[in-house]
Amino acid sequence: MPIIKLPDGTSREYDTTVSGIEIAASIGPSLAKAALLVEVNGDLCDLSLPISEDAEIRIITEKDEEALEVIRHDSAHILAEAVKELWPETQVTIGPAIDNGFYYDFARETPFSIEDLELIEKRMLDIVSRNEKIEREVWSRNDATEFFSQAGEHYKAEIISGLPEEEPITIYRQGKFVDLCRGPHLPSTGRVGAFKLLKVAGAYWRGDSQNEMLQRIYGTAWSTKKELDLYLQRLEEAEKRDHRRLGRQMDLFHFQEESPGAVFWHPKGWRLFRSLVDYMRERQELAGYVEINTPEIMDRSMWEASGHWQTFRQHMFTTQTEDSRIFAIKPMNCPGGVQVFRNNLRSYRELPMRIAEFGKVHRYEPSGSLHGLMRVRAFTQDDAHIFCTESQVQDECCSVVELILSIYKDFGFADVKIKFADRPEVRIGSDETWDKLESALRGALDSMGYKYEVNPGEGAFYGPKIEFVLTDAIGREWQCGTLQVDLNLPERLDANYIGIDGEKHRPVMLHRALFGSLERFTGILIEHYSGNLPLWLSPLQVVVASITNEIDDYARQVLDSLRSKGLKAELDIRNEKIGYKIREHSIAKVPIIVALGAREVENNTVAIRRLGSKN
RNA sequence: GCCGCCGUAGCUCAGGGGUAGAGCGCGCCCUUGGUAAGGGCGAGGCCGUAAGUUCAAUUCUUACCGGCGGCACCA
Repeated sequence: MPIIKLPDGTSREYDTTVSGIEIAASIGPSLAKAALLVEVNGDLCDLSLPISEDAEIRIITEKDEEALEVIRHDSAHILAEAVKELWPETQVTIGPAIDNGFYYDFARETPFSIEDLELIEKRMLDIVSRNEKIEREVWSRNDATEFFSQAGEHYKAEIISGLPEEEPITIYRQGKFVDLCRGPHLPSTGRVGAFKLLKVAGAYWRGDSQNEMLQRIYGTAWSTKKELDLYLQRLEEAEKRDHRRLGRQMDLFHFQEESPGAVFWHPKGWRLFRSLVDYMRERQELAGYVEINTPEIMDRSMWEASGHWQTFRQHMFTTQTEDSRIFAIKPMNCPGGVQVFRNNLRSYRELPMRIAEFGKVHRYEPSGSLHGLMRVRAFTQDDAHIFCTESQVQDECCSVVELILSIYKDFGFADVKIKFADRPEVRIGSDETWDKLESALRGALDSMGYKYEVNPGEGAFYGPKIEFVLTDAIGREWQCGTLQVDLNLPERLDANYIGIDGEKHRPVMLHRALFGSLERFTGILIEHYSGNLPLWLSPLQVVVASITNEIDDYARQVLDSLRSKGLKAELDIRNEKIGYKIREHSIAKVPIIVALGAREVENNTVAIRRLGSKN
């Protein structure tokens, strides 16, 4: 006799075991019609699941957020069913819901083509209109293994063997399609909303590059067609703010195949880049940093001493001279920084010593990972190494965190996630030292009252780290800043200072970068602002555009006066109509256009037009 | 690095076994026009690179290079 409590606080008693759909029906026919799932004591379940004991339930309809994930998951199942109908020899593997949609990974010899996608999508619509019942069954482990092995679904069989003993093996059946799945699912295939298949891609089985590659099909799914269309529209918008496209339109930079992953900065792009450096230089000086510069190329022995040769070799560019000496082009700035520190005998009085370097590093990144400015092989870090005593670690970390957050705010990033990564399994240093460093790092965050996520075991082998992830205007996350505590390098490269006791001591070394890579940060800024950079960052702030050539001299005067005020201004006295000039400079995202005609000359004024305005 | 797709003018792209086309941009001329494209004429291409098939390859095949979308990597 279950007593069912509903969200509005009322309870209903049922004579026998009752299912979600029956409860919904007993409340009202329209609810029964709209019901997709039921939440029982906080767990999302199938509507058909029998409830035999007292429970708090909630009927989930298309309006509830929870429904969307299930709609996406069901879309994945329908995708798999369609593929199995079209190509029965294809093996199914896994197919989860993801942000905005779903995917399903298939094992088959020939990859899917774009044309296949259309075919599959048609078949999926077919399955939806068949409105097949989706039924849950619990099987024994043996039966399930047997069934999937017999069916040639070896991946499914492998998944079952990996499930914990106590976990029930649930099977979902829709039409002739039978899939191993935890669920829950909608009552039938007709209940999914609007979906669209988007792309095919390769993906490794279980996400491991050692494993075979599967064929993944991505799709997006929504409760309604309207939401789907909105999403597709959003994708188009996102494409418009792609920094690679805007980089061309704004004439900021280009790439070419002789140097994959390396930027050719154009004058305006380089001006933007320099603005970032100038800004950072100013902030760092105020924060008590000194700036150095160290060689791009150093002898192999340096990298052997630092440990990079052993652990980072595959990412390093090297060069060999006529006399057969091997040099490496630096992939990191830290060994150079340590050399500057240890070039003098240091006193504890000099600590903390904050040494910054805008160092250009080269890393041989995998070809498939290159992506515009976001992932390059040659980039400039706003790097710094802080040498300090163990007791200074926490204060120094606090200052770095404060500096980072304050700087991000200046660039319009208020939403910053902080992640804390502690000791990994493979590490150096004693547990006592790790305790000290971790508590110093966490203490810094705690003392400042910042919330942070913990990534257990994700720290560097030489010390714990903090990562700063910022969210851009369209909600994407970017890891930029990082703060790492290091005991390894000072040891390996023999950095030390003389303590108050007159003895040599090992300093702690903090590695930190705020923008991370200046190239990447530039890319993020371009996309965040959709190219409409704030005035202070804009590499070209004002264009002085003449309406007729008769006033060219006046335009020159205005230009000179703007430039003398420190504004980045250019002149456009080409023989073109003003509308044409406005259009061209608007596409190039120039924030201010000053239009000059006879009227302005007469009154000794200017007509100002802000980017995007009507007039 | 792995899977798939792509590589034709500065850009965006069409074409297709008989050595190439559009729009924009660029140059010259006309036009001096008041807030997102005024008009005319013209110049621009070893069809990514190399091999193979063929009487003939930009077109078909293969390899390589590069790009794009994912995966893996990075952080």
